[in-house]
Amino acid sequence: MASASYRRRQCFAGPLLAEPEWRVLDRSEIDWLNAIVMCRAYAPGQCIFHEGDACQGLYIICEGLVALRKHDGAGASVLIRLAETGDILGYRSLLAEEPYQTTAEVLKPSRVGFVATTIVHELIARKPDLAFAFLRRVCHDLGEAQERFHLTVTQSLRARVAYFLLLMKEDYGTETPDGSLLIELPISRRDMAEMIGVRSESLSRTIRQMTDDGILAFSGHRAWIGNTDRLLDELGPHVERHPMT
Amino acid sequence: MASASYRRRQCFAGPLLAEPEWRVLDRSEIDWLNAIVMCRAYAPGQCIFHEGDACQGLYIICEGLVALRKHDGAGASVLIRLAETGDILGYRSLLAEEPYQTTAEVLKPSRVGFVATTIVHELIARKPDLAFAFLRRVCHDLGEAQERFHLTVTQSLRARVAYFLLLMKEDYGTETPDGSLLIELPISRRDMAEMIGVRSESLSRTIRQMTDDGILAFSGHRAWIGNTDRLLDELGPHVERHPMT
DNA sequence: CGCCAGGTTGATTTCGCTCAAGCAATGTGG
DNA sequence: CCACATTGCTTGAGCGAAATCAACCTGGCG
Repeated sequence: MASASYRRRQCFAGPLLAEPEWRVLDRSEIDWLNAIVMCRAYAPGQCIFHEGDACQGLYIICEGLVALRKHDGAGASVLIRLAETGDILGYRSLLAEEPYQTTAEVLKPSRVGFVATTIVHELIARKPDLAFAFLRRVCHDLGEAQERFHLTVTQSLRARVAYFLLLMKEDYGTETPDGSLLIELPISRRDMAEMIGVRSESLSRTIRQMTDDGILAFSGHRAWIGNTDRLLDELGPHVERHPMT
Repeated sequence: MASASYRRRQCFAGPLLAEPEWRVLDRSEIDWLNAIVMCRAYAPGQCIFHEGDACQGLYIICEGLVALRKHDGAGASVLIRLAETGDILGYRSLLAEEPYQTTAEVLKPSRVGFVATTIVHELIARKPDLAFAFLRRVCHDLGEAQERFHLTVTQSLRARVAYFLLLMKEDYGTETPDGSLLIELPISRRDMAEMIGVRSESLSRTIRQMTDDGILAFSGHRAWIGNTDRLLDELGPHVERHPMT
C-alpha cells in the first residue's frame, strides 16, 4: 500500500475540507488532489523545510503541530507562528515566489501532505475563487503581523503575555466546571517566549509575578485564568480587545 | 472642469501604469478606470482614512507621500509603512474584508485616486491575473512584516537603525560624486523613530553615536554614508544582507 | 541511582525609556 | 523689524525593565 512514512490516500478528508481554501473545490477536484498528494509522517524535531530553501509547493497539516521559526546567526530565534491540523504551510513563499523565510519544525508527531507548485497554479487557474481564498488569508495574516509588531513595540512584557494568553485561549482554551478558564498550551516555555519575543527567563519571572497577583496559575503547560477581565486589564489602554474577531 | 480638489482625469497615467497590478490591464480597462476614478488633492496632515473605519475601496497615490500609522490609546503610535507615488493603500483591508487597521496620514502634498470595492472586484473577476498580482504583493509584504518583527525582537537599536538606512537607500539613496552614499530621507526624526520602533530621543542618541564612530553624517533629513560596509557590519550576524532583493 | 533537559530563581548589568532642559529654525503679531 | 511663541531635534541625568550570566531545582528516563 505505502511505505511506513508515505501514503497516498486520504490527505484531504474530514475537517480539513472545512478550511476556506478547500471549500471552494468540488468533489472531483478533491478526489484528484487525494490521488496526487503525497502524505508523510514527521516526528517531533524534524523539519519540513528550512529558511532559505527554494519553495517547491505547499504543505498541509493533516494532523499534528508545527512551528515556523526564523533564526539569526547567533543562537536566537523567533517563533513566527504555530500551525496545527488543517493549517497550510509555505503559501507565503509560494505565492510571493520567494524562498522560505522560516524553518518549519515539527513539534508533535504529524502527518503532512505536499502539493507541488504546479498543482497549486493549476487549481487556481481552474478555480479563481481559490485565489480569493488565499488573498483573504494572506491579508488577514498581514494584519496580524502588523498588529503584533505594534504590540511588541508599544506594550510591556506583561501586557504582551496577557495578549498572548488571550490569543491562545481561542485555540486551546476550555471552560472548567467551576467557571474558570483552562488553557492547555501545546508548546514549551522557550517557544512561548520566542512567540512573545522575549527571553525565557523574563517570561518565567513575568508569569510568577502575575501568579503572585492572583491573575493566573500555571502548572506545566496548563494555565488557569480565574477572571478573564483581569487579563484584559493588563492590556494597555485601547488595545484591540478581541484580537480574533 | 472640476473643483479645486476633485478631478476625474488622468489618474492612471505615466509611471503609475508600470505598477505590477495595473500592468495586467489593457488599454480599454485603463481608460474605463480613468473615466470612473475620483482623484483628489490632500494637504500634509490630512487623513485619507482612519484606523477602525470600514473599508470602501482602495486608494492610489498618483503623486505624494503618505504614512500608514497604528495608534494606541496613549499618545504612542507606530509607523507601519510609507507609501509614495504609485503605491496602493487599503488593499489589505479590502481583500481581508476587515476595517482599516491603520490611519493613512498625508505627509507631503498628494494627489490620490479612489477605487471603490465593487470596481476592484469587477476588475479581478475580469482579470484573474490581477488577483495574482495582489497575491504576490501581499505575500511579499507579509514576508517583510515578519522580517521586521524578527529584527525588532532580536537586534539592538543600533543594528535596526543601520537596517533602516539600508532599506531607505533603495528608494531614496543616490551616489554622490565623491563615491559616498547620500540618502534624502523624506520623513522627520519622529517618524523615523516610529518606523524603527523606538523613542525619538533614543534615535537621536544612536545617530550621534554612529556619527562619532565615523559611520555616517546627518544634516537635517540628509544622511551621508561614507562606507556602506561599515553599516552592514552593524547588522547582527547572519541577518539577511539584502532585504530588498 | 545519576544524568540531563527544561524550567525557575538570583545577582548584576545594560540598554533604552522617562522626564526635563536647551537650542535652532520657523512662524506670528505688534 | 523685532519680541515672542511654537515646533522639531538634540542633549543630559536618572531610572527601570529586561537581558545576561550563573546557579539550582525538578521530573523523566536510561
